Amino acid sequence: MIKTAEYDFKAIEAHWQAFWAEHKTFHAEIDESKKKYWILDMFPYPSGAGLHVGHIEGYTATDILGRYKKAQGFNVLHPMGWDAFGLPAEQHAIATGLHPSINTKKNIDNFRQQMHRIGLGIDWEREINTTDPEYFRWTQWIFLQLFKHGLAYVDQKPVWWCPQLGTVLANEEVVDGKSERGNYPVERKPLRQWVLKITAYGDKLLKGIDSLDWPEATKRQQKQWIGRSEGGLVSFEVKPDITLEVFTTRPDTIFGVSFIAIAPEHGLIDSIVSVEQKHLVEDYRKQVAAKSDLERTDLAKNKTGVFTGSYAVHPFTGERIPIWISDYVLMHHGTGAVMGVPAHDERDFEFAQTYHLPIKQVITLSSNETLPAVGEGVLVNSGKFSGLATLDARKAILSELEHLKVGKTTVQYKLHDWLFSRQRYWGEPFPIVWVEEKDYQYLLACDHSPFKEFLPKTPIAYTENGKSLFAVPLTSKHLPLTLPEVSSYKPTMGSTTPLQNADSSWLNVKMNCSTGEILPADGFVEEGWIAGVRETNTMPQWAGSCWYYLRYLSPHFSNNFVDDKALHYWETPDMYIGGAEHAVLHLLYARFWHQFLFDLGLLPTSEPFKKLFHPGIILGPDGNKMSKSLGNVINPNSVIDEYGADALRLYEMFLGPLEASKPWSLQNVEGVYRFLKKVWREFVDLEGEIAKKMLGSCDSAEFQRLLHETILKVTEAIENLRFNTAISQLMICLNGIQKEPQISKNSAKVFLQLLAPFAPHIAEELWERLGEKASITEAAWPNFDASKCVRSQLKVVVQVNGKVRDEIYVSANAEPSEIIAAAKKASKVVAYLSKGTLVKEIYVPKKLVNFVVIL
RNA sequence: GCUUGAGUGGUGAAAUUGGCAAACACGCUAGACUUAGGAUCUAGUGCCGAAAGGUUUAAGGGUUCGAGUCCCUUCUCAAGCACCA
Repeated sequence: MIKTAEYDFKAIEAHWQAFWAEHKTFHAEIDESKKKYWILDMFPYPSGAGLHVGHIEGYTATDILGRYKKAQGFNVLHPMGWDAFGLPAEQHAIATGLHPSINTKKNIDNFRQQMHRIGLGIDWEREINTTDPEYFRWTQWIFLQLFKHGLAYVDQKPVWWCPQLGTVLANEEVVDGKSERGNYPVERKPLRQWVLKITAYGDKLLKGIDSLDWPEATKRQQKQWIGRSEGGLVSFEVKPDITLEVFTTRPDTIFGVSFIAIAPEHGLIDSIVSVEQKHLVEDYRKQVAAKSDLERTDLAKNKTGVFTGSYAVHPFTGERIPIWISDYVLMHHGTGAVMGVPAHDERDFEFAQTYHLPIKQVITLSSNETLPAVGEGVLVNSGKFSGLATLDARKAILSELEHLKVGKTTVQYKLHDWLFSRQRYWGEPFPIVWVEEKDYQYLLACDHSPFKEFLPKTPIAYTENGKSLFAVPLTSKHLPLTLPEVSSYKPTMGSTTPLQNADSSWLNVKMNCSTGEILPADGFVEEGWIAGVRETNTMPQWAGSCWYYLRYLSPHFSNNFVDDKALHYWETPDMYIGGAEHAVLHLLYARFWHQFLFDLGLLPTSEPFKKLFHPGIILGPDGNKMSKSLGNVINPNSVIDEYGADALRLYEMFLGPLEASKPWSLQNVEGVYRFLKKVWREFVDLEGEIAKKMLGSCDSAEFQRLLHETILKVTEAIENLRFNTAISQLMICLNGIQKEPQISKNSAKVFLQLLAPFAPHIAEELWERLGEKASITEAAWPNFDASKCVRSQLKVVVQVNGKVRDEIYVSANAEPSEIIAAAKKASKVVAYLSKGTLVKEIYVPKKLVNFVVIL
């Protein structure tokens, strides 16, 4: 207790924050006697800027929910951790030469301290950190499981390379073909990359979405991202030994094909282009290659293309169909070739118009429709398929094509495999060593080698300078594979990853196939040992966040990534709150890993996040997104200093609906601060003692009704995450308290309990001053008693022709006929009734009477 | 361009299944208490009108006894997707 008559929020808040920490108030253990409630926040990246107002919005929301559920008797788990790998720490390291872990630790300490200062009820015993080797050993372990099961492979993929900066950049760091930092040109450079086969889970990821209690927009976004489309592959013969395969979702339009278009990168171009067209084709391909992705995908531009000089044969009509090259066809979708049906596809239509290609209508048009007609209809000019409805025709034509062995029903996904490696220092090292083929063969021949623990059925290999290298996975005993010290965190011009700057004793190793021992290579490899080079890419930041929620369940468990006992009790989060910007990144990746671990039998559920909620973005006071360049970033620390943490929490929750994006406006902090001061004044007298007013033995009936209405409304509002309306109801209740000469101590307690999730510090303080020994967090949530809310007198509104004209007060148990009779006598209504003819009476129980009168 | 949301006072916003629009706050106006007020309290505050009253949820239309809420058209804003064959 703080001995003061003033609302000294600084002293009060510091006191109760220390109390909660000391008593481990929010520490959760498995307790089979209680129902569990696991609340998950998207854990933050601990940036140097510290906690921003958006973090506080989400974390306050989960804190309110957690404190409320605890009062409801749930065993609440509300953990927190740090998604601490990432680029800013690395850039800081490059600039200062200090190891990124130093700055990371500093930032984490700051974040933790700030969370402490806003009074979050977090179980700090379970804090995790993705950069902690004891954490990322399991990230590496899960990667090895993926590797073992054939879901991790290597591929040559183009990445953004900036010669001036000497580094590879992420897509987000490239703006209009220039580096975001320094504005230097960047180029596409193919590099060997690790890729996770997320497409193998395309169907499962898609199907699982329907079972999720997520915002519809987010579900839609994931579905769209996965982009499943059913259709068929159709082979067109070009030459006796060459066929061109196209993918189409509209096989029913096949009689309308008037050209075939293939992507400029298509592999068959060289073998089909005619001698006369060769020059034009080459020029076109060069032109396209020089275009940026932005220019190529600009929808506003006209379609361009060039004829190859070759023709394909229509599988049904035998017609010769010209083959064109055009950059509106994308190599990475389907087969990189499409059948052009101008009459029934907008893009093909545009292309055909530009190059004067025939437009053959093969589907009837609905009235007032013009070409291109992309809707459904009935087939015409389609040989024996004419007369079929398009939906039926799709099946019929595909099965005929299959019968002719020139087609196949198939499913395409927009989803691509996940590029999983980064040319960075500050990430999880891959637990992989590359060896030559003969050494790999040697390992395979070695019985019971520990290195076979994660060895895949099909070897993962790539070829460099004519030499094939094979991936050998480390064993679980070698984990964690920690980051080596490097002389520089910056990649040199010659190499592409900072880890290539590591000492040779880390980079070059020899492995004992039978014992599993790994030592620095010394140039001399004895019998039983094989030599190799470590993988020098690191994993992307998403890796650690793919499974972090599971680690909270048993953060110090060393035998497995999660303790089955804890998993059995806590299962998956009951509520996940975090930003919508992760709709298709983190939320998709994490589902992939979770489903994979589920398929291995390691998890009891197939989906990680049953219920998801996105808080809206808090904008700057000018209505723009907060950003350094606009200078509209709000520092929450100054608000805490001036008004206190309770005021900041209330303010952010009172700002508007949680899911809405809303501008910050400091003026309104005054409103909630006044509310808190008013609470204080009602409870504490001028001498600093508890106000006599709050210690009565009974309440007025009117106040009892208000109090129970408040219990109901606050409870429902919290359940529905509508904290702004909960707070307004608390304000109404306080205004009611203010008008009462005295209220019962019990009611005073109830009010504090309802306030406690929102403004926990002041609630604890006043609770203690009321004479309570235990923390308010131990008190059971107040019960709503509907009988306290019944009124003996009801107000009924009287309308004439839908307009309110009067109101009457009637006994709560009056009959409808009595009420209607009373309504007819209402002074303002009489005039209308006498002027016209009453044709209808409507009575809405306990609410209103409406008379329909013809005047 | 497509998809999905959303548009309510000077401001942030409330409003069960269609049933008193603007709760709760901010701001503003007047008053009280004060040496003082950026403290506190009281009253008022959508718009027009002196009042009676009329009128009001982006605009227009419709359904209904009754529409912020349902349907149609248009406009504006936001988010996502963006040649995915």
